[in-house]
Amino acid sequence: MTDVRTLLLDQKLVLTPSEERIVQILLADYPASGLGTAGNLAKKAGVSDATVVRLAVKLGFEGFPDLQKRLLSEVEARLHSPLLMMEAKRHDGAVQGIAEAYLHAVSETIDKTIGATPSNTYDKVAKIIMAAKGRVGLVGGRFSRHIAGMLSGYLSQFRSNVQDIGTLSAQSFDILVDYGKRDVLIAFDYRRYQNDVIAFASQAADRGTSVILFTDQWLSPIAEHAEVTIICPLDVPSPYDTLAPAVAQIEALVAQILASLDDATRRRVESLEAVRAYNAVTLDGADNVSSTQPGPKRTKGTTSDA
Amino acid sequence: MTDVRTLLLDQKLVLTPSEERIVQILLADYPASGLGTAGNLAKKAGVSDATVVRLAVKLGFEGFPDLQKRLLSEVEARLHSPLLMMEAKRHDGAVQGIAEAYLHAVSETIDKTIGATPSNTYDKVAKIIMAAKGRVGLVGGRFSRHIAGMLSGYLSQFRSNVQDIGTLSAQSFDILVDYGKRDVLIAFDYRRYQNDVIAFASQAADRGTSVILFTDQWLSPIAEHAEVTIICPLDVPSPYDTLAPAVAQIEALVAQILASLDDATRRRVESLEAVRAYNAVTLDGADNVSSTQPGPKRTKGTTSDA
DNA sequence: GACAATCTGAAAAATTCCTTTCACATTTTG
DNA sequence: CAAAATGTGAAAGGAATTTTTCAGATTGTC
Repeated sequence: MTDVRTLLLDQKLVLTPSEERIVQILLADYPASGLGTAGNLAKKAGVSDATVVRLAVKLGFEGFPDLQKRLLSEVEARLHSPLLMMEAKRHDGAVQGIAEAYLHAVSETIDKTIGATPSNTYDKVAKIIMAAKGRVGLVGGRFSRHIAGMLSGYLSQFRSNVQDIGTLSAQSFDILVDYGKRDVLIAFDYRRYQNDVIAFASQAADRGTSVILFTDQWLSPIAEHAEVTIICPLDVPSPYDTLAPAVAQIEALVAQILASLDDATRRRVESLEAVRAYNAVTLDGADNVSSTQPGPKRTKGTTSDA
Repeated sequence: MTDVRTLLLDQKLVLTPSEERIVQILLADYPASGLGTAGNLAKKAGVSDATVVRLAVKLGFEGFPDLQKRLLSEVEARLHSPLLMMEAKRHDGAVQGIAEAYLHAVSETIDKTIGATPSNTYDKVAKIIMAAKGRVGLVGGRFSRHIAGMLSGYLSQFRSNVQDIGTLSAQSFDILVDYGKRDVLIAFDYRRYQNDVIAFASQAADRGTSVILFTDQWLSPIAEHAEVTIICPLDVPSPYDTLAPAVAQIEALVAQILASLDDATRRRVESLEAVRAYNAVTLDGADNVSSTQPGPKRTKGTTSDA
């Protein structure tokens, strides 16, 4: 008996946009999010109840209760897993430092992240970004704007018209006049969701701009307007949530884009890299102000390691 | 919140014979047997539906669905267990996309990171930062400056005189006149190590400023001048290295600092958070069945979006 | 630009599920 | 051994959920 997760991740499965949203929610908190009512799941995914039922049927079930039954039996199986018995013991294990424990938690979160987003999502986003005829804008909240900045740095190597909007101010909204159907807005919004970011993204969406959203499992309100939502399950034992998985996600996206570049663009990236290698420190340190120490490995002209 | 199992095992609870049968079934396969319908559970226990409902009420719930909701959130908590995540990870390991493989690699890198830095290092850095009488400056390279920005955002919540130096330009070096023995400079430098960052940090060190360096395993030349170096082992199969572990490290540092705050500072942070909560979006999470994590805190008087 | 095909949500309809009621059985108490 | 109290299931009633239908919207195609 194949498990539902496998069904959901099946490449051959052709899903409508609304259905994909449901799948994403389902995977983001699998399988718990499918154990409530169909209506509940629909609400979280921002679609109608009917669509949830249709998805269940499409996956080969009699209806939603049928799918749920299967989900339930999986839960049962997993709760009986021998691993779980070990877990209780592990809890009072070695006393780690605060920082170590934190890093552990982050690592686990990234593992969860892997299961939380269908693999073709990155591909889809990569295509949207590279195919956009207009501009690609990036916004983020108090902390996540730094991630927007990083992604913007990467993207501007691959295409032109990348605009890092930075900290939102009243004037920032003027930028919106330039946004329309040909443009793409990449928004980062993790809790506490920020009103200004939400307003900005919503207005862009209203103007026909495709919105790509990076958010956590509780979903920013922007998800309503987003064409694609990339979810990061955050539950780290800290007053502040971790953004490391989000960074990993944008880097994964970059890796995806890199893999799909045509030759011309790849050459562009390579020549950019060559310029950088020239300006960076070299092993023999001829131009290195105050250090004669061993530096990084010298690389000539290739981008392979950077 | 007491878990249902505890309620069921409560000695003070006086149960009728039929009720005991239900409890037995429930505990025998806890909590899965309670996740179906009330009628289903009744059948398994060999009692009527009505008796199941009465038990739920007797236990202090509104009705059966109420009990089930609680059960569901317990399941979710258990399914989030790290060990089970590992298991799930192995499961769908077969066909991975580029993005998935990348995330895997990042996760492993973070695991390595844990061993790469002695546990007291974070503590030491935390003390240096919080004890500095002068200013705390942050610099970084092309991409790592975003990490500097994030850390700067965190730090300015804990102390004053935090200066995010941002992109280095010729003028940036003027800032150095203000740096001396009472100050701290936090530098981020991952390969390709940037000459400007190296020069800046070196000169600050020459002026007596304590330099804290975040770098990769090949060590930026700044390491020579740094008082403390925090290393991140980077070897991800991508033309670009990952910065996610670096983000995790600064967050771990923040966690360390948070743990060592005195009451006055902690109150400062809390009131900052309160202000934010007020300005953040409010969501209605009341009927969210499958999440044990609270969503954003509800605050009155704010509108949800603009 | 028009047509067909598909997608989607709102609302109605059908079904399932939960709860209450009530009559009967069982146990407890005087 | 009554008589009261409690426990129980069947069935009816009510509530909630799932499913279907239908019309509007969108997308893709010629």
